[in-house]
Amino acid sequence: MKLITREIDYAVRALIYLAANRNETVTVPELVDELGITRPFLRKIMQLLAKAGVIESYKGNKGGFRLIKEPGDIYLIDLIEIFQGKFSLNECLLNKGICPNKGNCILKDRVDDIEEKVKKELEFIDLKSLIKK
Amino acid sequence: MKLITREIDYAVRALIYLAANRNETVTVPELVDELGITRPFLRKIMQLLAKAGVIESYKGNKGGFRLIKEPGDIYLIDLIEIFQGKFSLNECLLNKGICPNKGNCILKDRVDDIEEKVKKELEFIDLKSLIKK
DNA sequence: GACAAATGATATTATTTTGGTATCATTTGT
DNA sequence: ACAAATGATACCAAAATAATATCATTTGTC
Repeated sequence: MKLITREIDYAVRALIYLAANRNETVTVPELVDELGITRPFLRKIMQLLAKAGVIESYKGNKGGFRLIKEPGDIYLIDLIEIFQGKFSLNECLLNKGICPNKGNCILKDRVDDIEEKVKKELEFIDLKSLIKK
Repeated sequence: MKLITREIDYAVRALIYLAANRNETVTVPELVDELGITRPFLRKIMQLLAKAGVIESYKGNKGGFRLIKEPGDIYLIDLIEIFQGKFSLNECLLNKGICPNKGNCILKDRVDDIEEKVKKELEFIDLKSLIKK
């Protein structure tokens, strides 16, 4: 059970690199060299980040990517949700019609509590705080 | 990203039923009727719980399962670890030789913090507290 | 002792999620 | 015109989860 998938980890690393090079557009080939992630996978990741409005893309020759938001305004919870959908530690079986506890499951309540706490932590961690000085 | 897999959910429900019938041995067919889980899957789950020493099994005719531990001594963290292995929210890519951050990754540190807190919560939730009054 | 009813052990299959690749179209600076 | 980039999208591979199947062994009861 992983909080950070490989996609998200790669995304964070790419964003940290973008943050360190905010004055220039950064290309995927450059990121590939820098981060050692395979090109097609990284492209998919960058495309998603661009769609989500975290970065901005420039097409054509001399194109590339650039951070839109301030590193202090990009939160880990957002990155997780871009790649995984709405954050949830508790994909309750009730929804899928499997659990017979019609709406009063103590286990679910307990896990919901934990989920809420984890979410608060993830909402607190921004990209800026992940960058080494 | 699920904290509680279907296996674990089923295990909890089976254990709650065993707790409510501590004087008798409970068979898989009985549990199947009661919980609506498929028989072969439930058998696998019960076998694992027995191996882990949470329940005790009686073979042969009139056999079945019985709780060994007190419901107050069975913790959610243990059940998770029986089915998933050592609890970890942070299966770091470093271990797999993928991440280049040799041992000083801020993201890892942050997630480790969260993992520690979640673990503490899971160590606190026992079976007894999951049983409806 | 035979038999039915249970679990033990283990191998196999199916489904879903995650990780990764490939391809073709479009844009744009030189 | 062309090279170098991204956009969109479809596809494939690997791993984790969920579920099934089978045969062996144990044990209470007639």
